[in-house]
Amino acid sequence: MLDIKFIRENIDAVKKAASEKNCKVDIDKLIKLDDKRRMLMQKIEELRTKKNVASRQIPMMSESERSAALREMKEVDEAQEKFEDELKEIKNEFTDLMFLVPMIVDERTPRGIDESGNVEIFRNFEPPKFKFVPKSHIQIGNELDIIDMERGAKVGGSRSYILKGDGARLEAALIKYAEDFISRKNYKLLSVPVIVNRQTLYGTGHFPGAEEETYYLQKDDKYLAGTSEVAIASMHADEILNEADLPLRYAAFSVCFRREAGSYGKDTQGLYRVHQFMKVEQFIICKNDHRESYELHEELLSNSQEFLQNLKLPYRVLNICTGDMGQGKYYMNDIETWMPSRESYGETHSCSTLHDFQARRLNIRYKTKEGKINFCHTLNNTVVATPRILIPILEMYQNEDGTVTIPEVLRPYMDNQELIG
RNA sequence: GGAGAGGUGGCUGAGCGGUCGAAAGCGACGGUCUUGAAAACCGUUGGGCCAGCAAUGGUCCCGUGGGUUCGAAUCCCACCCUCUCCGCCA
Repeated sequence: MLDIKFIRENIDAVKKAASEKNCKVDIDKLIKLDDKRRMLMQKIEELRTKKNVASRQIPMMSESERSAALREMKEVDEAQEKFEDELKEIKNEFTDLMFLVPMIVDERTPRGIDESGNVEIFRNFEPPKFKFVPKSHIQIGNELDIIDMERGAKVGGSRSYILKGDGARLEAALIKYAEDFISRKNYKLLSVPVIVNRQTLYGTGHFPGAEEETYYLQKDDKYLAGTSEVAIASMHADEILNEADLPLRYAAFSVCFRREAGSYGKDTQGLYRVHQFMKVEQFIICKNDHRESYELHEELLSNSQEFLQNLKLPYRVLNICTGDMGQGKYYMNDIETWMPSRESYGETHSCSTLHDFQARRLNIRYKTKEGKINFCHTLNNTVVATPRILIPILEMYQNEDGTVTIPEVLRPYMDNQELIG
């Protein structure tokens, strides 16, 4: 959500962002609705003033004065009701459109129509060549009996999986390592609801838009969140925070649910694209300050890079272009980790700065030392998401004899085991 | 799932048809006093929207949404949430 005042003052910039992000929203119509909205509000307020004045005087009136006043109030009432009905309709239309207006983008953001417009900005090291023919994680998983896709499908249908034995232990180790890693950086670890209200999904900017992508629990009118970002962002909704307490650094573990409705036939093999996964997510709420957002974005990004460095995995950082970034994003970097079986890098992390886009929707504000109230900024990035991260780990750490070496940093979480085999 | 109680400002809590955006206390902030601090005393202390350069004015908000009324925190209806007890249960 943007400030309507900002939209009015920066119509061209907003229209440009909308077209570059492929957001279909009629800004001119929005402005017209806003004009109407203001006009109606003023009319209604005038009538209310009239009524308020009268009702203060009525108790002190004589009988005849009173009946005249009451008659007049009837007329005022009728006029007011008419305007109010009109306003209600306009307001609904107005809010619907407001929800569609995209965030403007950072000057560093490349222009592009889809993911082909993303720009690589960093690589930690070149993926090493194997001295033997490497296997895919699916094959490795089968042979070591640590991944069972067939039985996963038996239980949950397509895009379901079962991790077994050291596979399951490896996943648990990654989660626990990620939690410790991010906690050491003074991010407060949270365990949050994944069953959420519709309202929270509007607040984060997932709705309107991602309805088809989200599991819906009809009996309770609730949704299964696709990321803990939904809960972390929403937990401070409607609050006024103290500037001195900012930035708030959070990390949350959660199971994540995605219907993958638009991706039939895409990445159907293995653990890459699944309906249910686990994620540790970083989330920051900070001041309304471009520079601070910028620096915290770098912090989030470098945390995840350090995490991958510790796992000794080859990755690259992408600067995501306008056509591939969401409606609410101001600046966005993905980290892609090398996945030998795909012969390419695959997305494992996504780092976003949203400025006040979410904070406005969620009404998260803070009071400055001077007593001024502003909307916060929010940012987020993945620490780790599994099982996808198991793809590079199993594939990069595989040995010629079919075993898999356990990354050093994870061994303490697996009883100091060094090998899966 | 059944029965009951309740949702008021940062918190506790009064108000139950007009003078209520709301008493009082606590907390917080500022000041006096003090070498400094505490105590004491004095003062300040919600938010949104609209108009305006501003001062200011108007309007809305007592869980949410409707309704009754000239007038609603107060009355009526629906919903949401919290708590207690019973049942079921990880």
